[in-house]
Amino acid sequence: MTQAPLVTILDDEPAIRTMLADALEEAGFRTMGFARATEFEAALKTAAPDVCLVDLSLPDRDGLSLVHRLALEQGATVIIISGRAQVQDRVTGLELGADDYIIKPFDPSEVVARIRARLRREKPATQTGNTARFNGWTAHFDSYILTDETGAETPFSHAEGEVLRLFLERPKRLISRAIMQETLGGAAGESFDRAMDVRISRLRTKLREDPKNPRLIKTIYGAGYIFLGDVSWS
Amino acid sequence: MTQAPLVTILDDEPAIRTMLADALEEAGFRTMGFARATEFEAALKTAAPDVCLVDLSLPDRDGLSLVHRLALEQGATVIIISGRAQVQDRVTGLELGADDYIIKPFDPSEVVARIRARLRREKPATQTGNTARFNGWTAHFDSYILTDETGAETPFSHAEGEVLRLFLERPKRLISRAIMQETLGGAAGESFDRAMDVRISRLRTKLREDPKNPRLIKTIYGAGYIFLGDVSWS
DNA sequence: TTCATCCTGTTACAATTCGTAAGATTTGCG
DNA sequence: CGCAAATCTTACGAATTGTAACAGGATGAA
Repeated sequence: MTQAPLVTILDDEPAIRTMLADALEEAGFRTMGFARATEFEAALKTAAPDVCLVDLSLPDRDGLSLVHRLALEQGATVIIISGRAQVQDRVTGLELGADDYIIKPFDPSEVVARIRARLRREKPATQTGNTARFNGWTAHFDSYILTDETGAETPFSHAEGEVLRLFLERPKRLISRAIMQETLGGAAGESFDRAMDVRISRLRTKLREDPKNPRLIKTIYGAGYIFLGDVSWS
Repeated sequence: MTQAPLVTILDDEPAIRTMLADALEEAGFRTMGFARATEFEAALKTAAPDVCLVDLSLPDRDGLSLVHRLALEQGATVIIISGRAQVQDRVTGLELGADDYIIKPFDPSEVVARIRARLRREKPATQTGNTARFNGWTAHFDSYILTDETGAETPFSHAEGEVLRLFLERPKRLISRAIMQETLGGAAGESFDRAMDVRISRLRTKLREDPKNPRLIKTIYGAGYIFLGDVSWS
């Protein structure tokens, strides 16, 4: 999967195929659509999809047996999309090897989210992006290392990384202390405020902030913090 | 996971906990139930659940931030069970790291089926090969030999191999001490912690890690370890 | 058997992390 | 300018982790 992940769509309704293809391509996936199981199976000989969306009610084949084969032989990630809403349908679909079961009518954005959730597991490495660049710095969240523009390395601890990640995920926006406390797992302890201060102080030191004039982590008195810096994840 | 998979249930309604526990235990899982996030987090220090069921509306904590931390830091399989049925809720839940999102009211048998679908994926991660290459090293698990890029050989023991294999099977993911202890057959002895430390220390020496700045085996204080390195099995 | 060697857990102590306490400093507002 | 609240910094200590040294046990050769 060096390029964008490939998602195949097998559904006999053209409207659904286009709806899914549009949403998926906007989300950065490649797509291939099929109306019949036979066409789909033919394509499988040359293409290797990362995810297969399969409608159960196909004109030329029982969808369930296809799912079974796909999951069993290809080891592919299979998501059933079906109008059959009974619990029993879902259970048997999942037991036959499907990874997920989405009921019609569905929202395309949920389909995208569920596909992403599967691929995240598939590629444990860095699907979501574990490296962020900002203002000459590079933060490697998988190796817990902060790199200078000169290449000099500074390790950062887990607690510091939590704070840094929070900032880098919400740059140039105010982050209230309440949100911070929640994200950092502070168990409603009043004195956790001080712990947060200390974390930020230590992070500032590693980022070589001038205490008199912090350029990256600004304090908003009475409100929270704001991280200035042009962040790009990869 | 030598024994039955462990599923944790975090929900403040006792009726739901029992319903799920009954269905799951009948299906052959071990279960642990919690009403509060704090109790659950405390249990995480000693137990290593294979799947975590989390209700979003918790009395003592916002469930979403908990899900985020679980998925991000523990690398755990997380399934949200929630009454919030809006598409947007589901999408954000999945994007924050949840593997699945089940809406109340639900049927226990579907929960079981969805959990099985997740675990089916987990298992095959165990590669069949017994030789792994990573960052210039080659580990031969059948001959208990570690080979350098220059071809120099270093033997490793059985205990060291267990740790190394655990790392190589889950690269770039956090491995909690609880999981390690379970995998390495540690009999819950408190002092087994030290034994694990020693195993890792010896492994680090053989991998010629710089004690001050380990590249491959990183320690996450209070959480566990993470193995960096691009692994390919054969 | 006897001895040497290796493996591995245990112990003891050093090093690191991180929250807490306490005092210093800054900010907002009269 | 003065005061109170908020925030920063430093120091300390509890908890966690690293590692050297030791000891018991297994293995295998003489």
